[in-house]
Amino acid sequence: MQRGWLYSSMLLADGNRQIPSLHLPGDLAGEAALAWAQAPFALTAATDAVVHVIDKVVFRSLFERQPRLAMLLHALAQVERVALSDRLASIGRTPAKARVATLIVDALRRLRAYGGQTGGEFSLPLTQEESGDVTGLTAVHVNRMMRLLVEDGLIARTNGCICVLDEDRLAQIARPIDRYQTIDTRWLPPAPAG
Amino acid sequence: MQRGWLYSSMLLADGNRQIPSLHLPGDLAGEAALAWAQAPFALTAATDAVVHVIDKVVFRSLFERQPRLAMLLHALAQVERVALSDRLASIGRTPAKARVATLIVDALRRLRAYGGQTGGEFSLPLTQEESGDVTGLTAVHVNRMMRLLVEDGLIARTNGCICVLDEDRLAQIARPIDRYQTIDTRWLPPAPAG
DNA sequence: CGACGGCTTGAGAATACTCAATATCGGTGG
DNA sequence: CCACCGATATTGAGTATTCTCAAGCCGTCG
Repeated sequence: MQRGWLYSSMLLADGNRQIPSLHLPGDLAGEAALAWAQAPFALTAATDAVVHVIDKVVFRSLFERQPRLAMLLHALAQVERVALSDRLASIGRTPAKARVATLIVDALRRLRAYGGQTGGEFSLPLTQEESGDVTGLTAVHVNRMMRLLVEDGLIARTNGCICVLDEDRLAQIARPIDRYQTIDTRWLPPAPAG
Repeated sequence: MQRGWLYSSMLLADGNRQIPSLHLPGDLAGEAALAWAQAPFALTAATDAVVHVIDKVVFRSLFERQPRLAMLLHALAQVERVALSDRLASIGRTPAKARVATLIVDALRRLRAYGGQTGGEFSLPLTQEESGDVTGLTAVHVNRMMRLLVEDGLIARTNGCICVLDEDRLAQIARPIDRYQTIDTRWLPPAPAG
């Protein structure tokens, strides 16, 4: 996708909803649909968005003609698996304040990674209900946690925009996972010239 | 892997642990390590286990020479992504009793899928501490929830073995996720003869 | 202006956690 | 064979976190 925010979501029988992942510009969204005839998640646009649609058949020819690209694609899937596991740890093993902090730091850093973002201020186009579905909290509790983060001087808020004031401290609250995330491509064949 | 139980785990800075996935016979474990020089998770054997080790370089030649297999591998990665998302929904949006029920039903059904399991009785070789790290609960609370499931007549326990007495009702408590999980392989090229 | 959706705040209830004591089990050494 | 040990399991009591319900607020859109 190229611009805007999407998210995938799944509905539980009791009406609860979980948002397993946010899709920001530069991401490949909805790839999980590859393996199923019916998409396993709903995809929702949180803002106006510009996406590029890829047909399943394109994947097939990519695997047949571009093995190196296919490998990279597969490696990317592993990266996303680890990202999902991180989120799992966040929801399963950290308190509410940390989860909200995680949501904010993650979004900021991913916006930066794509290149469009430089400072600490960005628009978070999710309702608190949606933020709760990401973090496994209720909207009310998301609200309270954000207020705490503001009171701590870690972030500032003005209608939908979030300004991260102390990213280090926020990140420290957010995700205390130790990991050495060096991407390893040495097992891949050399890139073609050019 | 061929026999036994493994699990991957990640350690948080505060000493907490999360187990993002269990690996049962027939699974491909540790594939997430493909993209990193240092494995993102620890892999622990919960029982004696027999595994077959695959070198990263083998993946490379597989992608170059067996595009169809590579596609299936990639599709499998998507299946696991959905499985992780399901677990996320379980931890983020269901109460403790449901999470423990999910752990049990999931394990049983996966053991069946590989072919080795037929009845409702199986050995759960995890301590309650480990079960808690899977479900995002404390060991003490896992214990209480299991007792509730026993009192409800859904399972029976005898030192490490679990007998599922009413799988339908257990599954209903466990995972109220509606999904049509039809595997779609129509976008793949036809299988080679034989 | 009024209606609506989302945000904010408070109070009380439910869920899950912590701490602590006891029980059980498998193994180990006398 | 028996006593002991460490690790795990079980149970209780009190606490903390998060949820639910409810009310009021705020900005937007008609």
